[in-house]
Amino acid sequence: MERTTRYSKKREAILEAMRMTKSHPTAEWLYQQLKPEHPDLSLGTVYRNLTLFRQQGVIRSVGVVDGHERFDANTENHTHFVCTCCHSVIDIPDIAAGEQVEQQVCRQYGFRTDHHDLTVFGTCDQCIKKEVKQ
Amino acid sequence: MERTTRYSKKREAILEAMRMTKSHPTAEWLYQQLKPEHPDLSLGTVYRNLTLFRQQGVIRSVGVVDGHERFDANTENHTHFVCTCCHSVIDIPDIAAGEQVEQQVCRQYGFRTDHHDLTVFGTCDQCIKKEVKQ
DNA sequence: ATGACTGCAAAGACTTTGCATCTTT
DNA sequence: AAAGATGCAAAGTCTTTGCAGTCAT
Repeated sequence: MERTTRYSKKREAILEAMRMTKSHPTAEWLYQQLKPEHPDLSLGTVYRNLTLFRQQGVIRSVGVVDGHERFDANTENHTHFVCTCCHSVIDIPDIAAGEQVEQQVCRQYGFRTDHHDLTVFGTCDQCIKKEVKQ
Repeated sequence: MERTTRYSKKREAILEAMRMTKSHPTAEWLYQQLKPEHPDLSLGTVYRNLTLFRQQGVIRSVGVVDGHERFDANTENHTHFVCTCCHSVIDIPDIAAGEQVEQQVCRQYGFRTDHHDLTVFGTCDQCIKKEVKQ
């Protein structure tokens, strides 16, 4: 028997918050963000809904940065920059890995591909500025 | 004052095990692997040395897969395939993101880049076979 | 002898989960 | 009324850390 999904105000709010931000939030960030409007929200609910959204393919995990899982409501293949200093995750829309990558993996290895992530690590402009000030 | 590094038999063994395998191991895997030869090894030592190796740039983290951080002794930029079914991490040596990616991020965004990761997610051939058997 | 390295176990940190209650259909 | 969703808090996992003893230099 298939499990059905019902409407919930909190779920809607969590997804909306995901779609409003470009910060690639953590569960904790969403929780803090929504708390004023939903004082009785619990962190467990945020986690449960993020898991649901990911299973539905509505959001995607960008990976774990500094111990916190980061999520993205933009599920199209695009590149991220991760600042290893302040741990911000920034979209790099102009640069892509190329669509042929997945096809090539299919052909050469016989794997079934789902998606791919290109992530560039380094130091963002703001953190570079801070270095100079010290 | 700079902290100096001394020789240690366990450390050598951990690094050797890292370099011997292509499995992109977890700390736990290394611990289990080395336990027969080093019965008094502790998991904490494995974690401490992995952290040291990463700081030294001798190894690199491939990211967290299914809750476990995966490490790679090959620190050159190369592509990985992650099976979302069995969680194996497989090198894809023939396919690369292209070296110009980092340069482009530097120029367009003013970020300082360190390295980049291209990861393809999907189902590996062995897991595809298992699906058929069911 | 000094300071680094380790084992052990406790502590930390993020995430998941059980259960009673509330909400949606 | 039935079944999903939530709050709360406890439990679970992976990882880090404090401390005393051991080892390298």
